[in-house]
Amino acid sequence: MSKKEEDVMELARRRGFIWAAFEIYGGASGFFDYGPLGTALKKKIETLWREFYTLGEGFYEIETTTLGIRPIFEASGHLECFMDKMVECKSCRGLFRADHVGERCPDCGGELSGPQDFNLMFKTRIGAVSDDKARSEAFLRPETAQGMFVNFPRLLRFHRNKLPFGIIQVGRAYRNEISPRQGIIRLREFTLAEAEVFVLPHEKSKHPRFHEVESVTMRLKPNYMDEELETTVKDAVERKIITHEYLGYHMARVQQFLEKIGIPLAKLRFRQHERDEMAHYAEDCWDAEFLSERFGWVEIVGVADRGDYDLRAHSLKAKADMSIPVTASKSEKMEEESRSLSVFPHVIEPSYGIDRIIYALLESSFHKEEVRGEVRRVLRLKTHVAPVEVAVLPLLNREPLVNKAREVFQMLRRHRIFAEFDASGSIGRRYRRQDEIGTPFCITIDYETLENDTVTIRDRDSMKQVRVSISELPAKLSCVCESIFA
RNA sequence: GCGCCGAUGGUCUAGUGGUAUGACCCAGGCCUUCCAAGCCUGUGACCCGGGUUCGAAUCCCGGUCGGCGCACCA
Repeated sequence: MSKKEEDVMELARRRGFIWAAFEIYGGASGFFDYGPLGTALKKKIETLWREFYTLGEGFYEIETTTLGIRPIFEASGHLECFMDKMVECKSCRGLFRADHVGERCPDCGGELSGPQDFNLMFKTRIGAVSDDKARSEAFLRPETAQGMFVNFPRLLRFHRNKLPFGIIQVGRAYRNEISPRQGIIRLREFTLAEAEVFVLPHEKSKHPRFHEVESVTMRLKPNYMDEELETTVKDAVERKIITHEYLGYHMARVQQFLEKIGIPLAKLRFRQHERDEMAHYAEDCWDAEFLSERFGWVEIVGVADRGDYDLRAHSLKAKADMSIPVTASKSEKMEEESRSLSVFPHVIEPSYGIDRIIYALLESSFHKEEVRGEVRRVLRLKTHVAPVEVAVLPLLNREPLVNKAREVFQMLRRHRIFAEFDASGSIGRRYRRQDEIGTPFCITIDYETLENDTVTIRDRDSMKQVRVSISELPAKLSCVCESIFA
């Protein structure tokens, strides 16, 4: 294991970001809890994400059940896809899909075991049922998306039958991974933040705000090339590397969001799925991948063109037609007798793995450096995601400094700035404590404060200090709670 | 899921068939006019279950968790 990954996960555990779940009972693989600082970090990321899509894109957020009834997943393909029988080779332990192999192991020719179910969805039952009626079967959702698809008729009416529109959802999803590893990279319970953009198929080629992102430069790895290329979204769409403006637009927005919360662009690329790698519902898919020092390239966001797969499937299964009548417009030369056609909207889906993004932020913001012969660990988190926004510190643990510091501390919290107060030990020790959890600013109350009501603000990254008057503090510190969607 | 290896305070560790070492952290106190200084005091651990044994944290078996390899990851 690389030293840095050990260090960053040790820090995350010790300082209350991420803890193994059920630890006192020995834990369970693939489950993690967020501690006080991890929860604060996660909430900030989620809030910024919501703002990015609601204020930024005009999408509404909904909240649907985490448990889904059987027909949903029959229609979505998740049941069929994961009810596949798997067989195992008795000699080399290879695992294969039963429908892909014959009698013998394709690797070593060994004998294969009988078929077993390997369903990645957690199954449960609704109500007090004594039999195995399929009607009562329910599954924890493997993605939040289905809740947005099955509500499509309501959502369409809510939007007064106008397309396109986007819907977002943030919530837990569940996959019963066979063998989760790599800490919070592969979890059995995790948080997804997903946007489903419903758009008529013939409108995908033009996005009304494409010009806003057209000059965004991205690092792309198309599935038909062995090399990566770096180019603008506009160029990529024109050259058909990215198939249409809608996909390109949302890929660019994904990159902008990740950059704004602190993912270094140098460690980010978009990789197009191979044809045989694509999910069963996807027509096309580009993963935003983060280059982890520990795990290599890790998918943190998937941007998929799901086509009309889901709405078509639910329409058939539920016998609820979700196609849209499209009347022939003057601009589109349609044959006279073609009265009105009916089409299913297509879905463009940016799907963010919040836990992986948190890992990426921790790993990439973690720095270990030497200051005066001592090790300084510092999380260079962006100010607007730092769990503790400001620390208020009396220079010495002595009156009247402590009292004055408490006043400043209370004043900042009244201004909605989340501050921590710390008077223990030496001032240097307290600065280091805050560095380690990424607190961007430390306010120090010293003897000069008592004379003229000024304090020093210490910058985490440069360790430099400036003196400002107490009355200016809220304005000077407002960057810790500013929005980023604009 | 399979194979190999591992598991000692919050963290990192020493160690032995007779209940455990040190450091750091943390808490309280003293000191301290800006970057983990110093001094005093204190809290705190042998992953879980079974077996062998007078006695198991140590040996054996099983489990859990973790690392690595294989497989899996819609």
